[in-house]
Formats: sequence, structure tokens, C-alpha cells
Amino acid sequence: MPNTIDLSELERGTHEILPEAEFRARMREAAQSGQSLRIKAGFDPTAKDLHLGHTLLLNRLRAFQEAGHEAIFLIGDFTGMIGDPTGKNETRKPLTREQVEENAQTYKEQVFKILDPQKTKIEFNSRWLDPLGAEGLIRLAAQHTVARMLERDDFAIRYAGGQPIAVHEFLYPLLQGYDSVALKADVELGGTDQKFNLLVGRHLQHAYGQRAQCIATVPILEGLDGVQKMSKSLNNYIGVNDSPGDMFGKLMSISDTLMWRYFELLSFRPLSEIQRLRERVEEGGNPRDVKMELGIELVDRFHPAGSGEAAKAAFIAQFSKGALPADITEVTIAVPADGMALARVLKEAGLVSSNGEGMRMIQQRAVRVEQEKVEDRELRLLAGRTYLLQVGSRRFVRATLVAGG
RNA sequence: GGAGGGGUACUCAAGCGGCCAACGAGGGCAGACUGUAAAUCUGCUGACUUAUGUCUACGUAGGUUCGAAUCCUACCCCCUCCA
Repeated sequence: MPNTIDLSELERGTHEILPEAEFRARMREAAQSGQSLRIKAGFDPTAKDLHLGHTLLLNRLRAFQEAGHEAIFLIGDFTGMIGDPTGKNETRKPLTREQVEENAQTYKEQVFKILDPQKTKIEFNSRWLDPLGAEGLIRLAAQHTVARMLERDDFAIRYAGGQPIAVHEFLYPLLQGYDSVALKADVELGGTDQKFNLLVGRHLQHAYGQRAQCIATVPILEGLDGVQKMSKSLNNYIGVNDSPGDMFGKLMSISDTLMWRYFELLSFRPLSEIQRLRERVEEGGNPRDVKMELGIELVDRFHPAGSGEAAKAAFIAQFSKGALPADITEVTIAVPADGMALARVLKEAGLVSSNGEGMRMIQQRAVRVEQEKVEDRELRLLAGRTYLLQVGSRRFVRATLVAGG
């Protein structure tokens, strides 16, 4: 049952709420009547690992949940089993039912780091899209016009630019919108790139005689590079399952400008406090220290209490004081009697992807053995002892060489 | 259905018979500088126990040639215009 009408918490971190007046009215109405609302957020079942970009949306969902509303975590398994709408994205190949279920399982584990499992309803859209059938699909398609479809930005641009648009691409927004009809959603949350699709849901609910949902969009979070959106395929992400050390380290490597963006979107601190931090830096404080605050907050959110401080301490020890990281991967490599060329050892240890790269790294003075920089490309390591190998400043392995092989 | 243009490495994009493992840009990695920052500068960026050597790669399959990413044939895919 809704317990508050603190709209600022619900609206914080959103990019846009449409229509805003209606949204507010409905929230107040719900609070007065004690009737909780159905808040929907859809997720693609392809991504197995959630990253901080996904959490923006989850944080919003959680805010509604805490306000006493019903959070519906919708997994788009039906669409996932068909594949990428544009058909151009290799990473979104059609999935089998088993894969979808497997992904859903890992999703749940990660999602409940943020959402309250007791108050979250998980749905799969194949539940109503499977039985829809061709007839239902055509009836659904009849509710929308081509002209309105072409209002969507990327369609409009592609159409105008002579890029192909396959007919089925028009069906995706319809199916997603139909999810809202099937769920009788009151509010749908999504990324700003989803705005059009969310509005289609609103339109369809109206067409099906339901009270149309309000929509709230959240910004797309930039990745570590500060430019492109955070995504695993661009390798600029921070995963919610990243180890405390990785998470903290990645956060420390972002630019000072991006740091403020992360504060604004990811931190739960009051905006006034963030403003104070900003002033501290403007008055000459080291941005690094503020960045550490961010690192601690986020590491603590996804790991046991105290992990943040521990990650910070480890970070300082390793990078500011040059100590070795606490956990170094250990490998055992079998080498011939006359030893093995260093480059090859690096490859076997997984520090570089090829022998050639190993050679290059040595040439570039990026390789250390037992903390000593190696310049000799011919160096061979012999069996019978363990070496501490390092490539660059972050890649470490402790390799034990044994005779054989 | 007709006419034309095009498919090159992670991406974009040159090359149009040998000097091409393939210009350039972006990305990535490394070094310097630092706050593991960012920005900047420099180098590297197909594989092979690094070799003035071999192998694999310019949509796919064949062919011409001493030699092909480059020429020819067929096929596949994409785009534009016309119907």
C-alpha cells in the first residue's frame, strides 16, 4: 500500500516524466485511496551481467517499491527469442528458451541486490505474446499507423537517409506496448531511448480501453570513457558483480568531469551534499579524494558492509604506495628442460593473447618479472620456481614453472 | 522486373596486377607525465618459441597470371534510381 506522496524521491534521477501533471495527480490519488500502482520496467533477456547503467532504472523502480507500489520486473523473453529487431547486431542473436531462463536466473540474483524480492513481481512477456497468435498480432498492428511509427527518431532518420527498415521492426514497439496492456501498467520506466516505445504502450492501452500509463525515462549512463553509453560490448562498464577492487579501480579511472555525472545519477546522497563536494573541489580539494567517496559508496552498495573502505585501502596500497595487489592469480605452466621464452610464458599465463603481443610488451618495457623490468626479449625462464609476472601496471600473475611439456 | 553503385582488418576508410599483413582515422594496449586520473606526447596494434622466414587474411567459389585485395566468371549480400 502506498505510504508516501514524496514525489521528489520518485522523480529524482529521471530525465522526463510524461505527462507530468497526470503522473503527480495519480500518485496523490493512489496515496489517498491506498491503492498501489503497477510500475513496469522491461528488460532484455540477452544481457546476463548487469552493470551500473542498468541500475539507474532499478534504482527508480526501487523508489516506487519503497513508496509502496508494485514493481513489475518484465523480462522480454518473447522478443529475445526472436533476436535483434534490426537484425544487424551480432550480439543479439536469437536465444533459446533455455538460454533465456538461464539469463533470467542470473538476472534475479543481481537485480535483488537493489530490489526487494518480496515486493517484486517477475513476469515474462511470452506468457501473453505466445497465445496472441497471428490474428492477435494483426489486430494489434491495426491500432497504429505507419506515419506514427515514422515519428520515432531512428526510424525517421533511417527512412530519410534511405536506410532499410524491415517491417517487423514496427512490430517490436507494438509488442512492447502490448506488454503494458497485458500488465495493466500504471507507470512504465525506461531509458530515454525507449521514450517512443513507452508512449506506444500508452497509446495502445488507450486503444484497448484502459487507463493509459504514465511514463518516466531515465538517462543513459555514459561508460568509463565518458562518451559512449555504458555497455559490455564496448568494454566500458562497471558490472554489479565486479569485485570490490575492480569496481573501485574502475571508478577511480573515470575523468573528473564524468565523476560528477556519476554522483548525480548513481549516488544516493542528497543533492545538497553533492553540491558541497563540488564546492570542496572548486576550493582546491583533490578531486581524487571525492572520487574515492563515490567508490566507497558504490562498492558498499553491491558488496558486504565495509568492502568500500577495504577496496580503498587496497587501492592506495597498490597504486599510491606501489604494493602488490592482494589477490594474484596463480597458474602452473609446464616448460621444457631448456626453459621457455618469456613472451611465451606470458601467453601461457594469460597475461597476453599471443606470443607476438608478449614480444611487443617486452619491447615496450611493459613487462616485469619479480618486479624487475625486463628488456631482454630472449630471456628464458626455467622450471623449478615461481615467478611474479606483471604486464603493464594492472596485470599480475604468479606463475609456477614445472618441468615437462 | 530494369539500370547503376558497393562488400577491405575491432570500426570507419584508402588501395584497383608486384614495393600490401594492406595508407589514414577512430578504438584498444603500452611507455612518459600524473591522482592507476583526464588531457597531451611517443610507440605498438593478424598468428607462429621474433624469423631479414612461414602461414592465414581484402563477401563466397572458381579462373587468368611467374605473381591478384587489385583482372575474368559464377554465386551470396547491401544500397540507389526507375517500374
